[in-house]
Order: sequence, then C-alpha cells, then structure tokens
Amino acid sequence: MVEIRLRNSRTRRIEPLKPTVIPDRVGMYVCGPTVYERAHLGNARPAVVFDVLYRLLRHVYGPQAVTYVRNFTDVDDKINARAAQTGRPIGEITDETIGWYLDDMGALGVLEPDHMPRATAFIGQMIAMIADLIARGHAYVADGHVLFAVASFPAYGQLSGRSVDDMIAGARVEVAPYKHNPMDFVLWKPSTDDLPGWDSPWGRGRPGWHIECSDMAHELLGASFDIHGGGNDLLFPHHENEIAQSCCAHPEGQFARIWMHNEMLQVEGKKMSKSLGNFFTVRDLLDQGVPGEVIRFVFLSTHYSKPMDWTARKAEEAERTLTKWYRQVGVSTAGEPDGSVVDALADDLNTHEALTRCHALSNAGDVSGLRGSLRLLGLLSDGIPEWARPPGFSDAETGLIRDLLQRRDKAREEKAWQKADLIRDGLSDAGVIVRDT
RNA sequence: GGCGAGUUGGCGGAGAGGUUACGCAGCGGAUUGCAAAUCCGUGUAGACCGGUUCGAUUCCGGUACUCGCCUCCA
Repeated sequence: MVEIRLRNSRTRRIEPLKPTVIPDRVGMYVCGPTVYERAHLGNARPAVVFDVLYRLLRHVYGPQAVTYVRNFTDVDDKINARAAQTGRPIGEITDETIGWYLDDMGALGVLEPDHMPRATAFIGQMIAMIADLIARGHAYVADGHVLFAVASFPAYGQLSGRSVDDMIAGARVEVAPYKHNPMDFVLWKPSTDDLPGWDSPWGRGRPGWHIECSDMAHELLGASFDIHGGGNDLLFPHHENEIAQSCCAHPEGQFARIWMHNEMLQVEGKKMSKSLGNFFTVRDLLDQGVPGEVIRFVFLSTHYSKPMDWTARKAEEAERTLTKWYRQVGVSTAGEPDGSVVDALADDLNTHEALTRCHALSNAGDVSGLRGSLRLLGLLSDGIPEWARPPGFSDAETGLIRDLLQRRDKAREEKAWQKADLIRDGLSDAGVIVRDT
C-alpha cells in the first residue's frame, strides 16, 4: 500500500499517515462554510484541496474505508444579520445557500463528503457537551454565557505555537468583563427573542462557533480520528479552541492526529476576504465562462501550503492545457492512475508535481494512464465539454459538415486548391476549423 | 509586539548539494499546396550578505521586502 505522508501543522513535520483508530480506516473532518451567501473563490480552495486528499485516500484505502465529514455552520451571527437585513427567514437563507454551495463545488469537481452535518441538527448534543465541560471544571457560567476556561487546559496554545501570555499581550479587542481570563471563549451565548435560540440549562440561547465543530466531529468520527483540515486562518482561534474543548470533554481520545491547513488564496497579491470587499464568487467566474474544471486546475497548480494568486492568465493557460489533453485523450477509457501521480499526491499532496507527471504521460502518449491519473485528480470528465471540443463536431450539422469535408478532400485530390480552400473558408465562417492531419 | 508562510528565468511553478525540471510564451527547424495542428531543437534563473563544502539556487545564520494570523473570515 502506498504510504501517504502529510505535513502536520501541530508538529510542523511531515508524518506518515497511519490510521490507528481503526486499522486501515480513515476519518477526516474539514471545517465547512458558514452559509449566508455564495461561496467566494477563496472558500473553494480548502474544498478542492481536501477533495483531492479524499480522492487519494479512497484510492489508497478503498472508498468504503474513508469517512469524510464537512459541516455546514447554519447558526451564526452573520446569518442572523443577513436575515435581519433581507427580512427573509433564516432557514430559507441557509437552505438556499447550502444548495448554491453544493452546486458551485460540484462544478469544481468536488465530491460530496460522506457526511455534511448541519450545526442546528446537533444542538442537543452540543448542550450535553457544554454541560459536561462545566461538570469537569473546564467551563463556567457568567452573565448568561457559558465560557471555556483556558487556564484549565495547560496545552492551550500548542497548535498555534502561542503562549496565553503572548495572546493577552497582543490582544486588540476589548475583553468582556465577565471573563475570568481574557482568552476564555464562548461556548453558549444568550439569544434575544428575535434571534434563533434553543432552551438550555443556562437559558434560551445558541452555541458558540467553536463548539459546533468539536461536537459534530465527535458525533460522526469519535473521540480520536486521523485528519482535521481547514484554512490556515482558522488555526487560531478556531482550531485551538476545538482542541481544548474536545480534549477536555473527551479525555479518552486525542481528537485529530494530523492537522492540515491550506494557505490563503489571493487576488492581486491581497488576501481575498469579505472584509476587504475584493472577493468574487465561484458563480461569478462560472458565469463569465470560466469552466469549473479550469478553476480546479489552477488550484492544483500550486501546493496547498503556499499562497496562491488568482490571475486570468493562469486560467487561460489551464484551459489550454486541459483542451490539449481532452483532444489527446478523446473518448478513450480511463486506465489506472499512473504510479508517479499517486506517489506525488502521497507526498503531502504535491498536486503540482502530479500535474507535471501528467504532462510526462501526455508526452509519452500514455492516453489511458493520463486519463486515469486525471480522474484521480478530479479532472477530465467523460466526453469532451463544449469549450474543449474541436469546433463543429458537436451537433446536428455533422452530416452537412462531413459532406462538405468529403467534397473538399475530393477537390484536394484533384488539386483543385481554389475549390478546396473555398469550402474550408466557408466552413471556417460557420465556425468549423479544418485541420489536415 | 508575538506566531507563521513566501522571495527562482518573459510568465506560472517544482525537485534535487554537483548532471535538461516541467508547462506557457519566444526563437530556429521539420512537415504542409496554403493555413492550422503536430514534431524536433534552443536562450534567458533562483532577493541580499555571510558561513559550511572540492562545489549551494539547494544546508546553516543574518538582512531586506511581500503576504497571512493574533478580531468574524477558508
């Protein structure tokens, strides 16, 4: 079996993936979107990165041996704000946004995870987990809130490599007066009547963001699992807090063994973010005619651990390469992925190296290996999409075109060049490019 | 201030202490009635300053600059 090696952000080293919770079964949790608006391009990077890992895991361990969980955060202040702003019911907004998200990610060739839990379906379990944290002395009630006591977990800060003292010194936000320690964070907060809320031992309220992921991961993957992924902007505080909550509530487990973080996507050298307002959505690009597959190719051309600048030029180059491969591969069937491509992916998801290997397969004329390898990467769908198709060989005009080509061939045999070129020019005007092979 | 990532040829972007990365574009050629496509060949590198070494773009130290996180954010 191919050994998969991954960079663990927790230890900052490349480590072999050795599923030990259940031998040869792999569990992976990735933080999914907060569903209040269409996914912007940056949101798509982790979805694609961990989709490649998911496909690799399924290839190596077998599809039934992998459990991939990616949540939907459907209770959140941003969602509440959107509802207040539009006057629409919250459920309508989250349902609609989830539909958009699945459509848009599907267009990028992202497979649906095995589980896509919605936070609101786990409120009861979250309340139980919070109560448990209080009982174990890791959380306290203050001013209608339940807060996690950072001081009760000595390993706090280990993932992000910060000390609690540094965090306090560097804090730029005003600390709520009811916190015992400035770094304590909310597990449960009270809701007013106009906000979504659930009854709890601490009054009507809603869960904090961090507890949602901790709980859903535990419900679906257990107290220990193999891989936890997400964008590196989530490393602190979100993932740090997840570790604290999960390890304190479930000391029998170790939570995630390997943590993986993708670097940010940038546009014109700047991080794409909602607050900077320089973002555009996946749907915007698709509507502009950029095929989802092209977007995926561009993502794969940069290692997940490096910042990636989105440029139109990269998209053009990707489309050219994909078109070339589509035409080379045609309708031939896929073989097994080439070992060199699998090895590249197993080496900490080196997608750029994998694409380089695909170029080599293309140059070597290994059509079935190329197709099989690209399939593993989530590229090259069956058939040839419109944008990659040699123009003119698509539809009802085929018969007429064939007839004209036959006439042209005959003219060429007779060396009636003028007539031949006339037919070619005519076809060209109709959008049919003629190539002599 | 603390933590982290990056800096490679015209562009994108890797691996490896010493031999061509690769792709795109460019240039030269082959093929072709022409065009397109295809094929072959080819130039331009590794922020800066030190150190280790027979030899560093590759290892070590430092400097500069860029970006991110520390606050909702993938």
